[in-house]
Amino acid sequence: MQFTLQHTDPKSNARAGRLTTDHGEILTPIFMPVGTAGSVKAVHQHELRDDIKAQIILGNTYHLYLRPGIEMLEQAGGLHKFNGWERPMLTDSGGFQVFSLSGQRKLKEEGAYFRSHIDGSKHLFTPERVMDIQRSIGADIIMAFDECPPGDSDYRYAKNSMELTHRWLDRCVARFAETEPKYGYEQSLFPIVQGCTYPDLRRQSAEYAASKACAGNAIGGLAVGEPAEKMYEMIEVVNEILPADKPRYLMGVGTPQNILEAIERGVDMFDCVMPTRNGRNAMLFTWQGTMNMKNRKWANDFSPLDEQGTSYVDSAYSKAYLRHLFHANEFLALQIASIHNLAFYLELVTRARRHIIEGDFSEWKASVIRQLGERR
RNA sequence: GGGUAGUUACCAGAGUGGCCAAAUGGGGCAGACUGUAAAUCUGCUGGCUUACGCCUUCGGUGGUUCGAAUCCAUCACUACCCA
Repeated sequence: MQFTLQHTDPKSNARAGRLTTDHGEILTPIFMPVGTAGSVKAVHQHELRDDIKAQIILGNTYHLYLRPGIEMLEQAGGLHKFNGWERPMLTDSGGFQVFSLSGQRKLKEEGAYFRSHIDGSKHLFTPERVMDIQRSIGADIIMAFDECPPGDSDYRYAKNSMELTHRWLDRCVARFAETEPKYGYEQSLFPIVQGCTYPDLRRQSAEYAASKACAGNAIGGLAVGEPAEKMYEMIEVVNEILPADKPRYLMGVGTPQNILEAIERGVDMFDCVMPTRNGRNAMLFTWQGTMNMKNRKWANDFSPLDEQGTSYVDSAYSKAYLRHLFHANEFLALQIASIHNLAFYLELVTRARRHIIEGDFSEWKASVIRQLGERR
């Protein structure tokens, strides 16, 4: 994998770059739609590619390991072959599931013991195992196995957790180095910076991650309950240390506002379930803010879904129609909303990139944030 | 014409003397959602009130009772069965 910085904003830390993988190029900053179980929920690969213009999508180690299982994915020839997405993919390590499914897991030095949310069966994820699984899934970018502590963790917990994540990182890097890709194309490992909302821990973790000299670095453990300002502060602290010539991936973030603030602070890659999940729950993101498409006020509004939208669905369907589909519990509602939101997110980062290159990113960002604040 | 069952809030439907402004669904109204256990979850849904509380409701009318959605009488209507 190769990363080329093309432009750096003179007035901020925003950057525009190009990431080259064996499955194609990714222009940064980029938003990566989340396809947890091998599918971006309610969206066809065809729509992802041609309408939404997704350049890379995510999969999840935890979910794919439980179902369909590693053996099946190997038989298929890897996830790319299995789901028909020929562009780059990234898999999360399952570290976040260890956090979000915390009711049924136990952390030990060797790894995380957990119970399947599907059938309650017991499993163990070790850093080595997670590397092996991600070799079998075959994503272009794979993530280190980390612990993602809650946003309100105290210092002691945060420190211990970070140190565990670092020891696990050593093991991930070692296992990654001694194994080979299974399907003939390159895979890259990204370490994950932790440290909650404590600047000294974040610095320490960023230095540790950077010392591994991986192809890119990720910032984890943010947008997990802490105030947005804390998150921005942590991004600043971390990005001072993470190497500028490598991509920086802010995991699980976020709102359009979050993404613009993070781009301004030097982040290159994002993923978030928000456009798809909130879309399925009738929330549409637009340049004017969000709309709840179930609300009565759209009942007789036959204007296009989003006059400023770039997706096919934005002009093909009206607000009243989408409201009707949500009320009638029609599958098409989920599809239209997901496509619209993902197209909006991709357009957001595409424009951000353009403005970075043109040199007026900060002014543009400020005006967009102003508009987003006003609810439609 | 005879018989039987029934009539409860927007709909369906529980409740059959006080704990009932009335269960539960659905519908409706609004909100939440950030590396997806999420087409999920939460709140509200007679009126007035921030709340306490007060007022008006269970087909109509009249009655019994300290007290009625619940018991009695009668009228109206609905469904099914028999002619």
